[in-house]
Amino acid sequence: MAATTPTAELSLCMSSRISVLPPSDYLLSRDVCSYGYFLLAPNRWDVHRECLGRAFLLSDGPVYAEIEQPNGQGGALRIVLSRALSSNERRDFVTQVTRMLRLDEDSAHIAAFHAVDPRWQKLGRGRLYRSPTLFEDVLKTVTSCNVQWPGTISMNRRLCEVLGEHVELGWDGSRVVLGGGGRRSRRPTDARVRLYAFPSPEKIARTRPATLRARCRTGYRDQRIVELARLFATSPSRGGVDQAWMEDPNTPDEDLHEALLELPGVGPYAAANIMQLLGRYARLPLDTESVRHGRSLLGYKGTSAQVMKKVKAHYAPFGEHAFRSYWFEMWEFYESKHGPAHTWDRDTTGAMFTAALLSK
DNA sequence: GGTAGACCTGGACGC
DNA sequence: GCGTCCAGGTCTACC
Repeated sequence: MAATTPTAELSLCMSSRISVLPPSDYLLSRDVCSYGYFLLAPNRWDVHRECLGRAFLLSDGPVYAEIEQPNGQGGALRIVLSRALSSNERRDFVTQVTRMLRLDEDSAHIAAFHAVDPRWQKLGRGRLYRSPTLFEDVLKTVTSCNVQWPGTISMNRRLCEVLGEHVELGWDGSRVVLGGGGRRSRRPTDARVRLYAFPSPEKIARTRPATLRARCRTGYRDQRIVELARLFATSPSRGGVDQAWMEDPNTPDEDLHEALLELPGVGPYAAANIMQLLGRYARLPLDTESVRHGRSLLGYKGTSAQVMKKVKAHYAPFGEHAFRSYWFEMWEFYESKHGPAHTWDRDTTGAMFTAALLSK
């Protein structure tokens, strides 16, 4: 299990700039572009600058942030914000960034994975990108069920645009213009761009399912998404989701798995995926991609159910690290098809992941 | 406990 | 341009 105490050191350079020192083995382009959620709204990976931009929801409203690792080979992360933060907001922001980038997963934990599966040591693979909040991770997982990847992209974009709060900033034609000590445009224009945050549980809880269906194209998931949001917007003492308990490394895997299966829209696949997003890597979220991988790369034959069983058995020897061994094999396959993940553009390469294309 | 069918959307395909 | 088919995981009813 990963430690939950953030190890990133924080220092403030200016009101709208933050410098974060990640673990020594952290590489932004590799560790952000390690899981498909980096391609989903509100995330914006800039392939040219190798920079992650997105809006975060904080107590005084949304803030847009761009995260870079200036020398590209490790070292401190430089974060430029669209506005100054209060001290409370700053704490919340660093907590969200730490979760999103898994900065609390220290080098020793990555080394333990490499000891079990040395194939990934040379590349340093170990961390998997996730969302700033558990709620966003759960919704991203639910919107990835029973739909192909372009549908997941569309649902997340619409959820942000229809229900997310936004920041309006300058746009110089190719990138966001951040003021207040940030980078300035060389071609000042009046162009503006709206950058949306992922909607809060409270906002979705107040939304009619019909609105989700009609405007966010969530289909039959509408009611389940609203119910999920209500559970996340309600305190544990009143029957809501106990997020602290779910994030606690001391919570037994079995108890957590059972609790996740109780959530609307969460079945065996989604529960296992949320488990890995919570840093529990023993279970595999088995889906049609697992079957494709089992057949095409591992050479298994039989029905889908039979292949899934074989895939599960194949990775069982990796024990509590099974998911990462499985996932990095899949990721390597995707990169063999489309090039390094840090070169995938959200709207072009990143939208191409469909079972039909991958099986070719 | 296992299985079948409904649930929606969007892309692919044929006409 | 239109209609049809198909892929995708969860949920419910049924055996």
